[in-house]
Order: sequence, then C-alpha cells, then structure tokens
Amino acid sequence: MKLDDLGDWRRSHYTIEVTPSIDGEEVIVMGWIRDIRDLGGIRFIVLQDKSGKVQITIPESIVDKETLKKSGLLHRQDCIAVKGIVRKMERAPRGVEIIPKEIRILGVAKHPLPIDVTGKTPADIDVRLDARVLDLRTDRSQAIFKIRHTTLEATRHFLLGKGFLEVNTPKIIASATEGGAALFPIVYFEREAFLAQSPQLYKEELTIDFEKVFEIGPAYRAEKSHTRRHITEFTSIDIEEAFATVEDVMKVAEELMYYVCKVVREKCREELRILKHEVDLPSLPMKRLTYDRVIEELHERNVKIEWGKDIPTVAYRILGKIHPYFYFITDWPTKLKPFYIKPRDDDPGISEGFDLMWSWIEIASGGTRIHKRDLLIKRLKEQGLPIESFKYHLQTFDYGMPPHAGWAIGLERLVMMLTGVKNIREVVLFPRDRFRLTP
RNA sequence: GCCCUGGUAGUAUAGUCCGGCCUAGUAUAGGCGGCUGUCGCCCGCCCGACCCGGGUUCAAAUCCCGGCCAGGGCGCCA
Repeated sequence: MKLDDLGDWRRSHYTIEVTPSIDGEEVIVMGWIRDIRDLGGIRFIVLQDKSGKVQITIPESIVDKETLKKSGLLHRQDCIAVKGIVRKMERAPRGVEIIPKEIRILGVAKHPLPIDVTGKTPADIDVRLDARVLDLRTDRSQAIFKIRHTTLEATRHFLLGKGFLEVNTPKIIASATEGGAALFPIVYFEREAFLAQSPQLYKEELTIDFEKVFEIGPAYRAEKSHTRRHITEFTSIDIEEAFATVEDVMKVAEELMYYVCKVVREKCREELRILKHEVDLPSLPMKRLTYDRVIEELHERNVKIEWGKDIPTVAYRILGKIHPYFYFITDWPTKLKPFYIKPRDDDPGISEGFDLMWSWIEIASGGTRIHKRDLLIKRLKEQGLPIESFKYHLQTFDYGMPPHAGWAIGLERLVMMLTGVKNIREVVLFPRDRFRLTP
C-alpha cells in the first residue's frame, strides 16, 4: 500500500484531550489503530496513542467518499493521522468521537499479527518476547512499564531528598573481583575484561568523595539459573552512605519501600486495576528476624538447617508463607556474606549484613562494610580471593575511608512485587536470560 | 551443572493416557460478502496446523528412540 506523507500535519490533541467539552472543534490526532468494528453503514475505529484511546466514527452518510474508502483499507496496528471534527456523543466511549475529514496512512501493519494487541487472545511469554515491540502495545505491558517508570521516579525523588548524589560507575571492569556470582568475560581490545556484577567497590570508594551516593544501573550475572526470578542483565538500585551502619541503611531501605508503595498506589491506580493487583502499604518498622530466629522458625516446621548453612529455596518458600510481605533477615553468619560485609565487633562469627525479603524472594541485601584496611585484607584471605586484584580498591583505604554502609535492591524484583507479575522477564523491555539474547 | 514437563493453523487451545471414529474440532486473528451506534458487535462463506529425523504397526498427531526448540524447578543468586 502507498503510504501518505505526514506533510504539514502536526498533532493538535492527544486522544485523552479529545473530550465532550471541545465539541465542534477541528483536531488532528495521530496514533495506531487498536480495533475496528464495521457495521456496514457505519464504521468505528479505536485510535490509540501514548495517552489513551479515542473513537473515530465513520458514518457512510456523512463522511466524504474518499475518506470512507480509505477508512475501509485500514487494519489493526496501522499508524494513521486523522483530521476531523470532535462530536459530543453519549453512545460513544467517554462520550466523544471524531468524525474524520481526512485520514493519512503513515505506516501499515502486516497481518495476521503474531500476537493480539487487544489482549483478547492470550500468547505465551516466549511468543510475546519474540514480538516484544508489538507486545508492549498491550494494556498489560503499558501498565507494567508505567509502574516501573513510577518506581524509578519515586526512588530517585526519595534518595535525592535524603541527600544522595546519583553516580554512574563502569560496567566494564578489569578483573573478576568480588567472588560469588560468575561474570561474563568480554574481549576488550587485546585484553580480557568483564561485565560488572555490581558497583559495590566503586560506590564504597565514592563515599570518600561524596559521602552519600546512589546508582541505578545494569548488573550482569553469568549464572545459569533458569527461573521466573532470574535474568542475566538486571537493574540494580545501589546506595552507599558514609558514617552509617546497618541499622541506618535498613531504615533508608524500609522508608524507600514505603514511599514507593505509596506513590505507586496513588499514581498508578488505573494500571493496578488493569493488572488486577493491589499494593499494600507496609507498616514500619518492618519485621527484623535474625538468622537464628529464621532457623528456629524453620525447625518448628520440620525444615532442619544447620547453623552456618545457607537457606535453600524450599525453606524460603515456607518462610514466605509465615511472613507474606516485607521483612529483614539480620545477623547472618559472617561466612555466608561477601568479604566486604563487617563482622560484629563483639562476635565476629556474626555479620552486620542483612537481606530484605518480600515473601520468599530476596529484594535487597546490604550491611555495614569493613572500612579498616587490615580487616578487609584478612577477610579477602579467608575467602580465598587474590589480594593483587584488589590493589586499586585497597589503595583507597589509604585516602581516609569513612565507616560506611549500603545496600542493593533488585529493581525488577521490586517491580514484580508492585505489579503482581510472576515472571521477571515481563518487567524488562528486552530481557536477557540464559537462553535469550534477542531481540 | 542437575531434574521435570511440553512442542497441533498467525495466536490460544481440543484430541495424545487407551493407535483406526481425525478428510484433525473450537475460539480468535486474516480474506470475501451482509449489516447505521458498535464498544470482546453480530451473521454467512473461505483460508490456515500435527517441531525434525528414524523405528514399531495393516494403520501413528497418538507408542518407542535420537535431535532441536521452549517452559518450569533445584543449586547459586538480585
């Protein structure tokens, strides 16, 4: 089909701005055809733009022949511009419709489409991700990403209000430093480099310069996990604060969770309705369970975990049934935590690290960091990490490292909680997992 | 790395256990026709599929073996 040019047409109104109060005005709207209902002598076209939808009504007796003919050529998801007169009409959705004078076809869609954008015929997650750009047009996807956007907006607003400075640290790093999660190796000219698994060391170092920093950025994990809560590229919300301890930053975390829930509840009512999901306001302070207490609770339910061992997923699922919303797990055995987490002064076997849980899923982890160089070296050795790889990091401890604490929140897991979505890939535009690298 | 499950039109499903009744049903999308107030419009007609390879059998969508692809779970982790 021959496409029309945009020409000198510019949008005069978003669809949401077409209301009964502008009855009789001429408008130009632009967007995509969501649905067409042809009744013979009258044709209804639902036009969708980023703001919402409006009905274009084409009664054969009113509209001129050429526009009538053109309107008959249209399909779902074609991109069009419509110049027409707004008509107040009680029988139309939102009490208003547009009677077109001229239609310009700007882009066409090839049919049949791989997924139904009206959402009436469901599609599997795999099919949806293969046609992701089309899938993102659905009300469900639009709602999810509006909530994700609002979560980020609220998080920034909250942390900026607390005096944190937003930073960006390198995602290409020289060596596999932190231990733990596997890193992706990359070819960096004639050397090998890695994609960063977290901004951990950089954000700690930056407390010397800016005291309170946060970063919202990508993190990469080469884990072969294949579950609804794992992806290889995710977004980490990180904070680090000088002159603070685990209790101070746990407070920041729970207040942030409260604030984000509050903002999403207020600003995303329609989106939550579409997703048939409710967000409860957590009560503060959130429960603080020690690792010992968690082991006890599990014992009471016949799940035996030896002290010092990690908590397996089955146990977390049980824990999630006992504590269905947010709770902290504190006082972890030092050996279960990364080398930079500070052991307690009065009992070095226990750390000042914590996890923030949402039901059975870990949303965040953090704690007081070690700021004394000698202790850090001792812990590196205990965990069998190569001291020489930490040369630049250890060097910063000669520049007046303040006591500090921080945490990292997995944005996608937070958004899963806020949207009720069961698969993490649904809350990422173009997710990467063990098996998916495209689109 | 280990374990489980599945693969039928563009999409979503029925049929698979217990082989023949399958010329593979249904919905939706798409095409054609009809319909002047739809808003998951309606009505009629049409198009369109058993993942690939091998085996068993008179007969395979259905049973067996291999492959490929996908979903999920464990471990690890956010």
